[in-house]
Amino acid sequence: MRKTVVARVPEPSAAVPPGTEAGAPVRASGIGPVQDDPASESLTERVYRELRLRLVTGRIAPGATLSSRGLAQELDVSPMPVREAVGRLVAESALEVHSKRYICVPAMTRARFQDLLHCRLLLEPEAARLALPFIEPAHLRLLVEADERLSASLVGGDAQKYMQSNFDFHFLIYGARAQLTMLHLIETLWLQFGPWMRVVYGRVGTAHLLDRHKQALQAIREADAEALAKAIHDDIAEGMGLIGLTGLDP
Amino acid sequence: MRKTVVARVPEPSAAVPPGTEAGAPVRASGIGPVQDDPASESLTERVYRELRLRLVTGRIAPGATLSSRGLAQELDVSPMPVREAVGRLVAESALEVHSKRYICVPAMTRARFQDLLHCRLLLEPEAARLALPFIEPAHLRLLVEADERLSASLVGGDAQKYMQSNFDFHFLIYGARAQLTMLHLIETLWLQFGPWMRVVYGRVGTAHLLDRHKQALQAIREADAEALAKAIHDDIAEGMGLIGLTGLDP
DNA sequence: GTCTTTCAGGTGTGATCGCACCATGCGCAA
DNA sequence: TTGCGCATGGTGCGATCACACCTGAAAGAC
Repeated sequence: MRKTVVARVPEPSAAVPPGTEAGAPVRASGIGPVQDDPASESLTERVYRELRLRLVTGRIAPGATLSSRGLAQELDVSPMPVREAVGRLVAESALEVHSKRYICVPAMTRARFQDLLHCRLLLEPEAARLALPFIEPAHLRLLVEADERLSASLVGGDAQKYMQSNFDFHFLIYGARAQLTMLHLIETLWLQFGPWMRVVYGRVGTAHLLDRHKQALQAIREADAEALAKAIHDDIAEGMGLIGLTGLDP
Repeated sequence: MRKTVVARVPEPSAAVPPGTEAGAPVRASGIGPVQDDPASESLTERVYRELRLRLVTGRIAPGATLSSRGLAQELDVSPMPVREAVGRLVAESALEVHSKRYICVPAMTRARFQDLLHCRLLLEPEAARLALPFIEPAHLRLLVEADERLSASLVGGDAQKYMQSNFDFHFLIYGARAQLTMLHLIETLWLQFGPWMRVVYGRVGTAHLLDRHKQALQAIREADAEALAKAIHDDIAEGMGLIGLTGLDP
């Protein structure tokens, strides 16, 4: 998911207003949207962020088919915000609408996968390299915590928590330096391979990824940009390699 | 005002029963790229592409404010497809909605500009390098034509044609190899700096960009990947430098 | 004349309705 | 029992209406 649009609205992350959320399901009775809480983001935005989260954490399986009305009911909004949110994700190649019939995750071809991998290897090590000087002790602490959550999720068998922790780990690094454009590009990539990343979890070799994270942490402590870039590079290459092993479509 | 279903089903005049129709387009089983018949793209798609074109060719000025209803009237569609298209562009950071009041091009800060430039320099030379082996004589011919159109537009004083030709030139190179993901990322970047690129036109130094294009063409003829990457790199750096010279917001 | 107030118009957002399309399945006929 | 045809339900897309909000300028008060 998107990391707090720093330069825009100072509005708090809105990550956890479940209380108000439950109280204000505008799901009105015929009459207007009411929308009395001006601080709240738009419904479209909320749905958009929720779907992004689900994609990045692999909660939307590649084969599954979605529908705007179905999602609307599930998220307790009208189909309208869902339609808009889905449209945005379609523009980002994160979803696809097939012949105006159903919504699903785009197929993964070998060529597309290589393309995706190439882009990641181009952007992410560089993003990490650039961000390194901006990683402060507080940041490092968060990184270690994310890494611990990741280890725990491997032991505990919580796939979704694993995905979330992995996402947190990477974007805590990249996001240390406020380079929104590059961050956004990388997020777009994660949106696309996220659903497929799920198969990595629990696979032989997943443990290796932990080593890469350890190497990254060590590189950060030593302020060694090259070592950090290499650790990220290897983490990506190995992780994506685990996906690539499973037979792709074509 | 507009009269309804224009773009929809022109007519089934050919009287082709659905059964025989299935003969031509092999309805791919299950999921696949498929690329539904381009004949009847949705209105949203049409508006989306039109707005993208306008952004990339600098036809939407940084300062200008847009409105859904205004665009709808201008493009002769209802506000609905415009709203969706704008939403997609907002997701790509190509447009912005200010406090639910008006739509405009996002402000360009120095940091954002540097970020954008950095991403371009990371992706585009590499995209060109990768595409080089796939550039065939027919492609090269198109490239030369685009370059000639670009020169002509400088003489003729047609800013929009200049922008379009420049876009064509770059994406003819990158697109020689079908790497859709990387292409999409680069397009996202162009969408963001496009409106600001306009100020480059006619500026002192614009002629230098022509030299870079000539160098690129020569590199392609000689199949020199490094030289091509360097030409693209320099072209970007100089072109963006021309933008950077003009006082940015902060 | 200047300042305050109000109101009208316009905006993005959300809800609801209608349409063309397609897949599935029930019912009728062979 | 087996096969075909039509009806029904569900889909995405587009249009239209309703609402909260904000801005601009005109109208009023001093």
